[in-house]
Amino acid sequence: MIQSLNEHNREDLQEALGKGGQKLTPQREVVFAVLLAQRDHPTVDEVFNRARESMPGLSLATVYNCLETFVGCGLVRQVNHERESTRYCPNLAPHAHFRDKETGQVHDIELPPEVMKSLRSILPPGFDSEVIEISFLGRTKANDPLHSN
Amino acid sequence: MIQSLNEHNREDLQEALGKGGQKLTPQREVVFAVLLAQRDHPTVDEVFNRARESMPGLSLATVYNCLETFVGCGLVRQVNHERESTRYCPNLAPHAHFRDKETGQVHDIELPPEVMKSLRSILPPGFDSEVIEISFLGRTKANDPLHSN
DNA sequence: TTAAAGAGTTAGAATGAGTCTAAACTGCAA
DNA sequence: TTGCAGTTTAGACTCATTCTAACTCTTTAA
Repeated sequence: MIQSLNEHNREDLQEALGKGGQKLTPQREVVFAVLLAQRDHPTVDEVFNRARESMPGLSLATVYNCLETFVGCGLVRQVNHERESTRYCPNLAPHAHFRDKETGQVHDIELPPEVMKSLRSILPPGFDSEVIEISFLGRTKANDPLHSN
Repeated sequence: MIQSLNEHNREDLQEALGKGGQKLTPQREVVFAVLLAQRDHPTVDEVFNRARESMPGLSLATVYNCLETFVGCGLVRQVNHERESTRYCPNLAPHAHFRDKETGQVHDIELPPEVMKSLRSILPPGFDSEVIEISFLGRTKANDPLHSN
């Protein structure tokens, strides 16, 4: 069982929430701690189960609410693959997602600025994009622990 | 009302279905014709409603079945944006999708081979990708009719 | 020409992720 | 201390999709 934030992370959370006009609550703290503790792109259900270990009364609706709030404040990203359950990711650096066909695991893939640039360059004039989502589907041969997040 | 394929398209459909061990049926023909007639990335429901104009007895389940068959035979691609209804696209050339935040419309964006290559190059060793999905979210300023598919 | 088999279609029931609602709770401010 | 705005909660609800079982159609085999 994990589930308490160090000062640094708590301050970050509080600040980001504040900017979005939201408050730091015990539930939000626990949910955020869950996301930071295990960066494996959990589903809402997975977050719920992990968070309940340290806060048994927590409700599923609250987990949905917390995650939505975090997305609104730019603290986490939603990750969708086809129509599977939405997953959540606290990695704010620009990155793509690689989904292992066999294990279902999702891995972050760093996105160098020049690749972002070449992607933006394919948009015809008049197309103005705020968000670019890139996802790979395939297999990972070596189960390289360095890239298992 | 649209809904009959010219010889050429019917032959293509029949051939692709055959390769996947599937047959050409009247329902599949109508559903495929709907996809070709209006390349606006319709949802299953939209396909269903359009197809029923020429085949009133058609059932929703069949539309789901047909589209699944087409995807299996490589005839159409599924397009997912967040958790909205899946949309279908008969454009087989490599392309990304641009979703207009305001209208919800989906536009195809051509993907030059060098961009595909630079994307593949960001995968660390051991990551082997079969499918890459790229989607932009944003606004289209000029409603340029050349790019409205 | 019938019979059996196999594929495809159909309507409606079931599933399940996500959203909504209304009541209860919390913390701060008058 | 009362009020109230924001938050949490349980459970009902929605709706895209999947499942099921019956039915139809076509093909093959006797």
